[in-house]
Amino acid sequence: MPELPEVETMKRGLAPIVGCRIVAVRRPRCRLKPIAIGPTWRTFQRRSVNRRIAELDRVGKRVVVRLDDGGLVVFEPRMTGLVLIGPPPNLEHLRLVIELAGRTTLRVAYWDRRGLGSVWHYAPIEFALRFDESAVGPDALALAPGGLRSRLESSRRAIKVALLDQRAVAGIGNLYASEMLHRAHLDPRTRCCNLRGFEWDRLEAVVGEVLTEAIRYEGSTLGDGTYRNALSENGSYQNHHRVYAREGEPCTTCTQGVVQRIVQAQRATFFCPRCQPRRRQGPL
DNA sequence: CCCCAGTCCTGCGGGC
DNA sequence: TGCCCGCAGGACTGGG
Repeated sequence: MPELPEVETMKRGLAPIVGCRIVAVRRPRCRLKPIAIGPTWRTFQRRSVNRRIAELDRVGKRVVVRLDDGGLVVFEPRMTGLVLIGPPPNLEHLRLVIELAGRTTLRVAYWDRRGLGSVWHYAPIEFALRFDESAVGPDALALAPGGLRSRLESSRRAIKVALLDQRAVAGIGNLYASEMLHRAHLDPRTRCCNLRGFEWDRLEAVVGEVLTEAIRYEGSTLGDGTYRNALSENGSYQNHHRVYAREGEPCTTCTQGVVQRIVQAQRATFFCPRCQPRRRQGPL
């Protein structure tokens, strides 16, 4: 499930494609339902071919490829998408191939087992409208002090649910939300409006810590083995998870608590009741 | 505006 | 052995 650290790792691994020219784009034959490529396949083709890759970027959980004419190709991997210059896990789920010419011959492959992801070309104005600040909040790696608090403190939602809102802060997904709240010693069910100032400070500090550490380990490759970097190599941050997918295991931090699994907004949340005690509600 | 439930998609694992 | 069903959770939509 690519979140910010996984998408950032993908993007960094794609660095060799900068400066290359796109000579062809093709969709391999696939018996599966085709993924969304837009605005239409023909438009995508027409706008991409013969363009040179100028720069790589990331918007939240999306990889952005800036072309030399200002156009932007956006890869949105959702649950199981991979942007690769290495070999894909199989050919069955290979959805798009971008052939390149440059110093060396390269190709970018978009592979997606479940096919929830998409690849889209935007003209500059389309991109600006689609990803303006009302749609995508500040990047979770570049949060200003107080940035999280100012955007969420009036909300009545549980903090775990709010952290997944990409309009509030971009890049955090289900896995890292649980890990962050564990490190910040906050019960995931606490309403945002009940968090105190020092708790916001603690949370904002661990957001950067967890993401930076996860990037250092090249992201998390879970049991299903889906996530891989651009060269098709596994990440290793899963070996450093403290609560995610560890239901029933003793907490690695306090060794006394047992990791619990609950469901919030139809998504699994993991936490240690001892490290993240439920606080008395109400005004002080 | 705020927030929740439903939707998409495929592969896997549990139950019978 | 084979089938069915639930689950995984990105982003989006519709509705209360």
